[in-house]
Amino acid sequence: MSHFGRSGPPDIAGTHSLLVLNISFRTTADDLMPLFDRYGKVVDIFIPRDRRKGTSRGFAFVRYKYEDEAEKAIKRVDGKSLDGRDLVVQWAKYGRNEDEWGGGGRGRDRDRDDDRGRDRRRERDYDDRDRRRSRSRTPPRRRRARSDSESPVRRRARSDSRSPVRRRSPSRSPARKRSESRSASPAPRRATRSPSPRKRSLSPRKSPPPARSVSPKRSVSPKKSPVKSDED
DNA sequence: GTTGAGCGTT
Repeated sequence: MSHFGRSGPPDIAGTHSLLVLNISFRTTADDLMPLFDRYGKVVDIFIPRDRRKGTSRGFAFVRYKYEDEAEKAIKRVDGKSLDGRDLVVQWAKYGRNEDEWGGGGRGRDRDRDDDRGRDRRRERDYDDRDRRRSRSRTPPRRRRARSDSESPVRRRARSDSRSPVRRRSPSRSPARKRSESRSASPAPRRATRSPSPRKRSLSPRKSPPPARSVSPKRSVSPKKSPVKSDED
């Protein structure tokens, strides 16, 4: 039967796994069972799903008891239309149990030369499979390292020429000692215990664009003195 | 609620 992540593989002794690709996202093992079961004895069908949401990834693993049957299913089911998509059946490459693959499941007709490096795929994190789409293909996608050429990097070489007020560094303010003094940390002596180790809601930087300057162009107003010429 | 080349679970 099919186990939906409830328990591990029932029996994988001398079983052959087939990879079914191009299946609908809603296709379940139950839908593939009758399809593969009619061509041979299916030991189990497993469909990897996302642990975050639980959605199917779009491919399933069909484990057959005999290789000849599995091979037959490959030629039979492979190319069949299901849910509007053509199923692609092929021999599974990286079995979760490579030990079993050492002597069984080697009846590849077309993929006989698959010794590129399955041993390297041993360690994989869930984070990596998330890039299946991100890293799917990047043919015309190249790094934008050429931007610097057109990048309008305005280097102010005249720091002493013009007034230093023109500094465009809002990130860091020169005169902020007052804040530092007041913002003196209470006591970083948290040796054994942390007051809020799991509290991450507070933003470390709560400094939105504070309206400190009224005129980013010039700090000094040209006309500071009130009108006094009219009055005399 | 999306997606579409690929490779799997207690």
